[in-house]
Amino acid sequence: MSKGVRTRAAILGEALSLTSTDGLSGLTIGLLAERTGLSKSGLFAHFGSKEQLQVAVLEEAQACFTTHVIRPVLDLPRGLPRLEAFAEGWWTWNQKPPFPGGCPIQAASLELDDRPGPLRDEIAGAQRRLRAFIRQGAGMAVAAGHFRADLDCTLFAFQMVGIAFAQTMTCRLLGEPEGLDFVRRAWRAQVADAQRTTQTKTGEISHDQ
Amino acid sequence: MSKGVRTRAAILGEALSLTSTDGLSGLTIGLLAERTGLSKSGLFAHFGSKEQLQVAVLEEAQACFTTHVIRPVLDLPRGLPRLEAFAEGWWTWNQKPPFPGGCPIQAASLELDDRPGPLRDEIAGAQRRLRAFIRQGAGMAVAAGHFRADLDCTLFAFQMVGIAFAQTMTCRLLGEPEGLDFVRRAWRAQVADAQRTTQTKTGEISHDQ
DNA sequence: AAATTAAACGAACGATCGTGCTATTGTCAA
DNA sequence: TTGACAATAGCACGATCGTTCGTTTAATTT
Repeated sequence: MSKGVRTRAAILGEALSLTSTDGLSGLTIGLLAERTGLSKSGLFAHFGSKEQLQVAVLEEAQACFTTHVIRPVLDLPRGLPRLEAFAEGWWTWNQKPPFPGGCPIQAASLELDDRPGPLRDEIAGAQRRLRAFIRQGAGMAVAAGHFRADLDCTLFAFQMVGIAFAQTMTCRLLGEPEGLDFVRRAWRAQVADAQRTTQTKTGEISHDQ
Repeated sequence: MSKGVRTRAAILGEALSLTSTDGLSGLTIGLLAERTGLSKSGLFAHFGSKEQLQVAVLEEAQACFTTHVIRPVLDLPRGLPRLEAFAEGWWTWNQKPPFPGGCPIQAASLELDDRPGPLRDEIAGAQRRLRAFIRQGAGMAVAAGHFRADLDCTLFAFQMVGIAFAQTMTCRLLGEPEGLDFVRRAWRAQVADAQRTTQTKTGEISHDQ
């Protein structure tokens, strides 16, 4: 590995930490240069513009999430086991991410949702891929008979994303220690609902959706 | 109403718009002065510091939420009717708030969750009050017999907050037109779960939690 | 209408922002 | 070991940041 690639990786690691606490807009070249021990211009040359640096940070965050949360569960059997393991991994990631602050992508999702451009596209792509992963995971659980056949997997992903956001607010902003407990119970309720066969008041089983 | 109060209100209105699109860190005194037609120093004198301006913006946002979403439902009968109306009002608020961007408090909740100080305290207080309102609303629904007696109202509020965040991500960041549909279905599922009496596999009714 | 207080302005401050340049240093292959 | 090239530093730029101060204009009270 050449020198340039190595320092670039070191910069991105520090940038990820900074972004996690101060957000993408708090990520400043001068501060980042100071923390990495580089000169402003020396650091700048690695990325060409601030926006490209920010995009690189978002890509790095995604890669980090993949290795920490996604990859480990791919070895597990499809369906509910994999989905449960992913859920637990995700809650752990939100609870105690590998950087000092919260998940940068989650924060950036609300920070940049009204400012079109490459940054928002990058974040939107990340969130779309994540939701697709959940949706497919739920689909496998349906195929395996773990979930009811008429489950709306897109809605399932929507609800799971909601739990993750609520977790960050409860645990990180409010600092409530029992937050993780709520997360697990909300998740259990969602899984139970996905398993329960749809019933009408008269008791017969229905499969419309 | 004296002149100072009037212009201060005008400033806060414009500041709210600016914050909704660019976030609390994007709210800058120079830009705000330009948009309101005031001089930087003239505007600055109204608040004394940038942080106090930011706090004022957050207070204004809360007041706006109260008049638009909270107050209207207080006339409705307690329990499920009021809760349903609040839900619909909240989804509408998130979908099309009275400013160009998204809800500033929601965005700030993830923007400042790692930076202690008066700003974070203000946001945390707002979120705590909101959750207490939901919790009490659910409690009234339990008291009225609309929800099952063993419902955990704190968990109920947690889940509802999650739906709101997922809405913002889906509708605002991803721009999916069917987002509001998911919101309503997720909410319906949550209400149904709160109404459903807890059952064991053997069919008898249980009330443990 | 005059006196008094409140509100807004204009100019400047040091600091930091992102971004160009031109050197100088360091790294690797021939 | 030297030559080529990548990597970093140094310096400066215009712009903007939050903030202070003295002055001037406007509003309110007497």
